[in-house]
Amino acid sequence: MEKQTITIYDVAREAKVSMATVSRVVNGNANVKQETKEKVEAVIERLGYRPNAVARGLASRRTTTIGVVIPDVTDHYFAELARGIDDVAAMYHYQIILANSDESDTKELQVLENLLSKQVDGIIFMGNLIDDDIRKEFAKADVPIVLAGSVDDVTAQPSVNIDYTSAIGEATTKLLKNGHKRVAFVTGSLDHGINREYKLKGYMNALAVAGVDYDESLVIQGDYDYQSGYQMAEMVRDAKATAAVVVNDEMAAGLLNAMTDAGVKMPEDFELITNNNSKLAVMTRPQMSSITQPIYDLGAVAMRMLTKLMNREELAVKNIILPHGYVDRDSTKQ
Amino acid sequence: MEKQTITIYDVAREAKVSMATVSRVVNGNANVKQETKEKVEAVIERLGYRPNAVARGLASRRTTTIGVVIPDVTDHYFAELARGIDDVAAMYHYQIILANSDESDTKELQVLENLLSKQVDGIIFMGNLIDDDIRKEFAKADVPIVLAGSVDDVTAQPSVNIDYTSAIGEATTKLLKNGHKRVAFVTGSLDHGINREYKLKGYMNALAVAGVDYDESLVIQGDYDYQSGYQMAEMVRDAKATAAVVVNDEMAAGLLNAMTDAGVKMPEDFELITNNNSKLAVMTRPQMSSITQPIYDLGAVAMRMLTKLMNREELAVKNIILPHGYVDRDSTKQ
DNA sequence: GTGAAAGCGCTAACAC
DNA sequence: GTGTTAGCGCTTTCAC
Repeated sequence: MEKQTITIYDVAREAKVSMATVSRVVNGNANVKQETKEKVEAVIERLGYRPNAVARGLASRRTTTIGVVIPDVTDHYFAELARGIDDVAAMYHYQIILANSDESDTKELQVLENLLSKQVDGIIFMGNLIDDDIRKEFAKADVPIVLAGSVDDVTAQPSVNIDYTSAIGEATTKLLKNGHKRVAFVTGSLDHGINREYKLKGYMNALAVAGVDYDESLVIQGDYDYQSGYQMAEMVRDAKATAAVVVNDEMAAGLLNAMTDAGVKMPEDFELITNNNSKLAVMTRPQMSSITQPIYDLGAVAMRMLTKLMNREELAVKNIILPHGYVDRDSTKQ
Repeated sequence: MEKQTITIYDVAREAKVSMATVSRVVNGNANVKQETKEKVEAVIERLGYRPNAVARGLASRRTTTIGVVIPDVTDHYFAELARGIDDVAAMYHYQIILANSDESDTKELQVLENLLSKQVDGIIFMGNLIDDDIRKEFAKADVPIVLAGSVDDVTAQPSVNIDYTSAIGEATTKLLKNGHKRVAFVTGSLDHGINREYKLKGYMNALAVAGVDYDESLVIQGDYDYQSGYQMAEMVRDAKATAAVVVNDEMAAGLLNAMTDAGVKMPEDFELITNNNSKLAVMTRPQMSSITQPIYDLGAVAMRMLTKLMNREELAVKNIILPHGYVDRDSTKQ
């Protein structure tokens, strides 16, 4: 079932014009007489002609495609970010190549290489860990790259984030004010810059302000998933924590369930604040109090930023910080 | 910061060989002397040459890229399916363009058009509703297309699914056997063939076998999300149902929470079985009994099937049915 | 307003 | 084992 592919040349011949004219019509170039335009469009319709994006990309050196590197599609935080990106991309008529990096360094590099070889016009990068290999790849790229929900202090890559330090700090402070002396900080790996340089600092700042000593045993590192959160409950209890700030909703749900399964009453005996306010936060019982992040907007704004960069427009602000908030639910008192 | 792009021609000149030889080295063609090969590789390394996939695609008419149409990345069922696809694709050195269709017909069509114009070598399509417009697009495509977790009786498109009818039937039967006379069937829109032609039939079959009359008011249609499930609780209670089979975990979680929030005891006063056994099923309290589906495998097998099709291999079975199961948890008795 | 022709960077015969 | 040479299907000067 080999279909013969119909090309711009076929259209030109049938419409008795040149390829150049067909190209102009297809690309909405104004310099075509209305009459010619209609004639060409009729032939396109009749023949079922569909421009070959690959040839177009080669000739014009623009693919109207952008690459999106995502650590894991099944992670709701990043999936939501991706939706924001996708919607704005569609608005600007860009298509998206969503590439899973598996949170693995080698895969991330490879995926970036692939994207670049595909001649994408720009890249949005999401990832918890940005190391020198990746930075090198960023530097080699000849297209704009923006980070979404991801930080890197070394390269001053354009980025869109919230103020993680303040957000975590405020949550910690709330718990401290509620009288807790031992507040656990349940985080992803501290190898990840976003945890080490931002979130942990927020936690430590809050302790310092409250005059509470920092105790390393209260900082518990996990894997960002439910299972991991469930298992960490034991460590949280061993550390004699009476409250916790958790950086991710799945881990928080795991911790919460493990606690209540063990007979701990929330919020009476244990208080918890999570970080992403994804729909998971309202699915647990008790529902989880949470820092609120404009996750979808993080993606949308990053994509908008990228369109500007691709048009060589100047950026007013290179590292955008979107506002965050807090919502009280049933895993905290009052 | 315009980088000069370095091409195969530059490599050839520097290595004092022809473009053809460089091409052979890059593509791992055996017909190159070891010595030449090493020389060329050294130059590639030194110059930082990266083959242009667009040019390659145009010249060879193969892009080693496949398109994946997904209704919604933030839907966990499809995200998990996508992971299965992605992993197998990586194994066979195919890259993936993940395209969101938003469950909207127009977007689905447009997305298919885009993918085809990008000259993808194959497509995996996921979607709840396959109508004539889409079938027309399938027919026009000159590359293989396989359906994953999606059905269409009209075209006999290759596909990978489970036996939805039996799965829902078994779940319904279990509830009936537990003594329930009024079992609700909570589903997505019956406009979606997969619900109307498969799942609903399973429900009805089970009723027939048990000699229970079909009551339309017990079939309740929702939106596949938590919110929708939560709201449907009222209709479920109005219909005087004492148990429910739900086609999707998010809706099930919503229904479950709405019930328990209203003081209904589960499983004593109400029993529930959900359909996807995603991680959500163990996050709720009580945990949900569920039909089990090999979701990841559905994707993996579909991708494997596509690789065969792309190699023009014969398929032993065109419409693959993977086995399903059932797991008892706390939303059902015993 | 329209056409001719030169590439874009690569692969794939085909020749040697 | 290696080089030569046509294209792949389109955009884009540059003429007219």
